Amino acid sequence: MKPSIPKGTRDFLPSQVAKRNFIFETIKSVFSKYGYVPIETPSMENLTTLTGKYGDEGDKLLFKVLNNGDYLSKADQQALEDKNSSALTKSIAKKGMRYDLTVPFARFVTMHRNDLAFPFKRYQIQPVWRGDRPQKGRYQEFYQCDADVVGSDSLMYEAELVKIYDDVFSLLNIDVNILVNNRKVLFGIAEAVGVADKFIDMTVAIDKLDKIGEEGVVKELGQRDINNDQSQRILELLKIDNLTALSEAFQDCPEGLKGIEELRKFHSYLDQTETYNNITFDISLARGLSYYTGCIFEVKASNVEMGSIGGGGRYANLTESFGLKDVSGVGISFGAARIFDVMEELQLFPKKITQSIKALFIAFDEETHNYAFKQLSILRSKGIAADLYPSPSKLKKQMKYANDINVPYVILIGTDEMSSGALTLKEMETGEQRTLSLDQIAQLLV
RNA sequence: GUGGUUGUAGCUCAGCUGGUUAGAGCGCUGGAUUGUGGUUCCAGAGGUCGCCGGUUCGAAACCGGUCUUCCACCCCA
Repeated sequence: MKPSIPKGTRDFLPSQVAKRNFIFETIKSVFSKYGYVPIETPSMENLTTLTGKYGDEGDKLLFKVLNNGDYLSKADQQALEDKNSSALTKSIAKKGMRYDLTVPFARFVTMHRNDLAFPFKRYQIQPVWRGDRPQKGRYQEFYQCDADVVGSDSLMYEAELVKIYDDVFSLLNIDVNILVNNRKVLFGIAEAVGVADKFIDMTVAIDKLDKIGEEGVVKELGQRDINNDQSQRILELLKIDNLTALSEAFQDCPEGLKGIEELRKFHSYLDQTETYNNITFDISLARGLSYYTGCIFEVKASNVEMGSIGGGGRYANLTESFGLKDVSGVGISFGAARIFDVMEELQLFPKKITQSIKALFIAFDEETHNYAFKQLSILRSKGIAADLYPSPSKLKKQMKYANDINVPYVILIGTDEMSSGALTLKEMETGEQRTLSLDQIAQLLV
């Protein structure tokens, strides 16, 4: 049979894993610096944990895990007969693959609340699964790197998380624009024009402003039962790009004013420090996931066409559905696969990260091969990553291998080198050769 | 989930309105070069033309189905 992998999934070659780890290590180092600690949760969660958290669209994209055993005999016979898939699903699948890291984290916090010190700051780097139709930069299995803090509603954390974005992307050399908005501001708009009951519909439409333009948004709003007059007023409010003017428009919208107040406070923290990247207030930023309640973030790469490479926000009530009230959380997520694609496109990966060893020994015959193995062991015992070509093959073949694995140095050992102890060290990039003792080589490579 | 698109050597792709033994570049293997890779030259290996079925004397090409890729929508990292 012909081997294949499921749609939207990928294998990773050694060089790709090396690059991905470079991204992960960079992100981890920043998370740690800010005091976040790592946790892990299972790939599968109970469907009761996951359903209803991501909106109707999200529920459709959840991967369900078929029950083990004789699941058909326990299935909902009526649903089976009616060919009602969604009703049947409940009776034959009680587990699902995690869709993001935030909801499982809320479940985790609720279950382990007595073991955690609040505010609790955690990071988590694990794959998630979505039954979405694949496209470029969009997979059914992909890694997310999340940092969240729960147990405090201080806007200091919003500022801190934006600083983390700023640090990570400047370390990775990606120029980004960090967009910020507040859900309460959006609610204020809905309130101000009298469509508070259609809040979600409104956010979905205005989120597309930069994509489909004003006309498109009006059309979209119309399809969602928001009349032309209301739509025009929404567009006018969206043109306001400073908080002072916005607060005047929100005279009678306490929720909207609160959103403005939060943004001000957030900025007052951020203003105490310098940032490398642009941080922009974007009133049309909405974000799809319905659990956000306060500040929301999205990160876009400046120099390349790609969907967002990070997103996050404040969720005041996420643990409530698990029975834990008044625990506010805020978090951010990095889309590792897309960051990978952006860095590949802009050629931002350092060449060094695909180097696995510092030096490769090359021997000319059986006797020197044995001797080289001894020298190799000595070098390794000094903590230097090194290897020996497994047989004294033709030099050309061994050198080609050295070239293929991108090793910076080769150490040539023939009869002369073995008898004198003076080894030939060749630097691959320049081709320059030197005669040195193993000790000298070790010192050079440390 | 809706509409479209793609699939030919390890990779990137040619292959005309259906007609002999399906090609190129790169890569790979060997040689030119018995102590030197990344350059050059020569030779060679490698293909159930995504898969299943249909039309036809004859299918890589036409038709249907299916899987996959990418694109738009939906949504999102």
